[in-house]
Amino acid sequence: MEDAEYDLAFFHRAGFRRRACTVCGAAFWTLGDHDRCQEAPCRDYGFLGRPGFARAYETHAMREAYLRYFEQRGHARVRRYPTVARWRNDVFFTQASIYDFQPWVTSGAIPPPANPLTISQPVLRFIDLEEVGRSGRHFTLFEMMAHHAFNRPDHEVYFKDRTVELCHGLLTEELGADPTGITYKEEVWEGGGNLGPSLSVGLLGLELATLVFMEYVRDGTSLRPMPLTVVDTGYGLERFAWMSQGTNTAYEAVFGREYEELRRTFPPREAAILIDHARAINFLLTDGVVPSNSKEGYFARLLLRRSIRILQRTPEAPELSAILDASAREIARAFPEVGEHRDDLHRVVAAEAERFAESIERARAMIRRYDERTRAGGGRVTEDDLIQWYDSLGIPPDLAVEEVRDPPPIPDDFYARVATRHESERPATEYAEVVEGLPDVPGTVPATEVLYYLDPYTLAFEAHVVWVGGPFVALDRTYFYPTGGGQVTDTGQLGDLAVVDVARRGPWILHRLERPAPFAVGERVRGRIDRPRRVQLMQHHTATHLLNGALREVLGPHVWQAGAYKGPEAARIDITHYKPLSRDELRRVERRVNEIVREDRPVKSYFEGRSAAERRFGFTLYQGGAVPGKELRIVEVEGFDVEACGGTHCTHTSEVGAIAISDVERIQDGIVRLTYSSGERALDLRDEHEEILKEAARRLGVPVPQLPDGIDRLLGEIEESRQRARARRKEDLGATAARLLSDPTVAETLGATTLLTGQVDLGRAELMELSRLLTKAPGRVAILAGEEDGRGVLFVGSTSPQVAANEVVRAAAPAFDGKGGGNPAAATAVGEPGAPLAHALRAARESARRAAGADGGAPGAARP
RNA sequence: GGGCACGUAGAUCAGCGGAAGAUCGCUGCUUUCGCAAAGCAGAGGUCGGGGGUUCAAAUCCCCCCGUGUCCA
Repeated sequence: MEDAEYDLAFFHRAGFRRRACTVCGAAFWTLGDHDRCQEAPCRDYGFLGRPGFARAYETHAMREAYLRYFEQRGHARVRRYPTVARWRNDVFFTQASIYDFQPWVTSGAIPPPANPLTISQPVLRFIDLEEVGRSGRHFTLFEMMAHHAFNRPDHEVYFKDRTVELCHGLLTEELGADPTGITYKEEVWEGGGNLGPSLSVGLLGLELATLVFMEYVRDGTSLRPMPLTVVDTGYGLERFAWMSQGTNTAYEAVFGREYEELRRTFPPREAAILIDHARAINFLLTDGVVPSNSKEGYFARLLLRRSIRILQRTPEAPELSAILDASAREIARAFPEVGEHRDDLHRVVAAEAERFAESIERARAMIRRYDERTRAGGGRVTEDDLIQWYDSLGIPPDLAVEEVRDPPPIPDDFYARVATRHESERPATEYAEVVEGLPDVPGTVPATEVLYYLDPYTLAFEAHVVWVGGPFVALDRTYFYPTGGGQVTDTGQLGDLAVVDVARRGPWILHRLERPAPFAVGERVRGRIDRPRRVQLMQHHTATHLLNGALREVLGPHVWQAGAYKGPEAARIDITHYKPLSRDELRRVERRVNEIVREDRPVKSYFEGRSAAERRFGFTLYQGGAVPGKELRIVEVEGFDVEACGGTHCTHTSEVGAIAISDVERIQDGIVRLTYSSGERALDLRDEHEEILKEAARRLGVPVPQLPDGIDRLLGEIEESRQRARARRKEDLGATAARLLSDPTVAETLGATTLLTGQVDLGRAELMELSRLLTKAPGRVAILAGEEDGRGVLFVGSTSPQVAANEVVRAAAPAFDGKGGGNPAAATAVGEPGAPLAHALRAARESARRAAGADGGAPGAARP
């Protein structure tokens, strides 16, 4: 970044001077005579006990003061976005206020909700987890207050100069900070391929804000100006409150009473962790995160389990739910949606606590057994075992050692060593939104007027061609619905050609035809949309909203849509939920949703200003993810469900026909997927199922109602015949054994050992069983020959201490080119096809004889 | 999304290349007026599924499926 980037007229106007920090070396601007920037670690905190602002603000008052300041200066106040960034696939959480507007607003695709705007956005930073409670200033969730401006070439709102002026005004005029105490340190900000200059605002050792000016696109080694420049500021609400109060730590300033309350039972660090985590958990769960083992759910689990652990090792600790409630009550003063669904939140938390307890109990039992075994084997539990257990069983080391008689010390760098186990993992693949083979459209082409929003029933229309690129056609207006929001594309015809795909590309909707379009720009064409397909898609889409509503009703408001697909054949909705659906819950959902269908409620689709809509309906609007833009398209099922959605919908619930849920599965921890059909497809599905039932009943020869009993009977019969077959096999083997024993050439006694030699028509597994029958008594050796897959099999079983079966087999195997082995009690060899099995049998017998006789077999027992 | 661990009798688990085991539960017998209990006997296993390596796989390798857990 060149120095000129920071050389602002405001600085000169107000009398700032540019200096270099003698500690970190960075350049900064100040009205004072500092030789170093006013941020830690370049200087110590100077506000502890001596607040840097004119008066003390508690959190809510500080937020309000900030937002009001910017409102009074032409900014529109925008409500917070969810803390879970469902609209992005590159991150889980909203980590800065600008995340709310990426990528669509910052790329220029969609206008911001207001311009300029001000917001206080709760954001999550798990990177600081270990610092919480330790540093005195870190939080897992904090509020980033911001003012943003989005400048287009044709519409400049404000940029660097005004931004710094506003910031300086806030600190000095509004909050009464000493103007000479503030430093603006020059930095370079870079992220997501963009970069620009930034100023870090320091006061009395605390970095209060960062003012970022997104200005360039990195293009290889050179920089290109962005078409849209962005003022991206971030003011830490917690730090402002802290600065105003000058308390020892930020936690006291931010959490006030709740923190004090916890301090009565807990040491400072644990109290801070508990209240910090409670706040984050409240936001996460309110925004639809269900604790699970992956993705965003894992972080909710992490916070919950950390909190539970602290409570568990503290006698007389309060209930987690009480801490969460206290936190929620406080948050709700500014964000009323948090704490609205207390009971449901408690159920989610209770389910997680139970799972954690089960996990720990399982792990404890496993460790106890392992410890006993290890000690019995002369070994002992090692540090690596502790790490392994934490990683794979989730049991913290301090709990693990409780089960070990002679435990190793817990390494100081325990968690670092866990981390190194994960170092070699491949990073998660970040995939960009695929704009699959869509052509670039020149910016001069007029935007497409989207008509399906207004009227989903018009399926034939006329429009003018505004652009043609190969098979792609853009029209001035269209009723074709492009793939989006989980709803698949419409198909149909444009002129005489089939439309095979429709996609949104910036402000245009592109129709892809079966072959290159023969149209000229300006030509008038007729569009016709495939009616049955569209109708089915509409039914499925509306059905999805109804189902979502019914699921929230039946299961609780923790249910959020975590993904959806509406195709012509079937539709799916993935919901956040902490346990499998019971059969009863499923039945209630299906009943309820069909009840809504029958009630024929109006489904209204309309545009409404974002703020007004949020005020009226709350955050659950964003089931499909947050949608930027000044106006939201609202799809409202009267008195039942309201969502921001761009899809095509029926106008009355009865048009959905019926909804048949065909499958429910847990697709991952914390996510349940329902597959269903509506309208014609639901009827088809019912028919298909009925046909299957009838056919099954016909094959079984029973009426449909008796199918379950019939199947039970059948299964019983199968089991019975299996048992019979097994018994017969046993009998057969018994008979064979008896036959062998009655054959005088088979048995041969050498002292305490009796050799039983015989050839039978049995395979390997049967030879083994036969051998068992023959060698029940001690001192027996069975030497059996059989055949399997055209190869000779030799099996030797021995209960004689003199005769080792594996030795016998080893001696005999070469006689039929066999390979094999075993142990002294049992051994097998298989020969080459056609090799002389009889030789092997003889060789085995000779070997066994020598072994049995060698140990002073009774004289005269051996025969030639 | 990735790493690791796990999947064996109804339950909890052992076995980790050579003849599928333990404990509890279950059934029967003995003992008892009966119960509890004890003793004896017995039933109960496609060792998650599919491929492969091997003379031989619950055991080793690969691919699925399921579960748990850690990490992003």
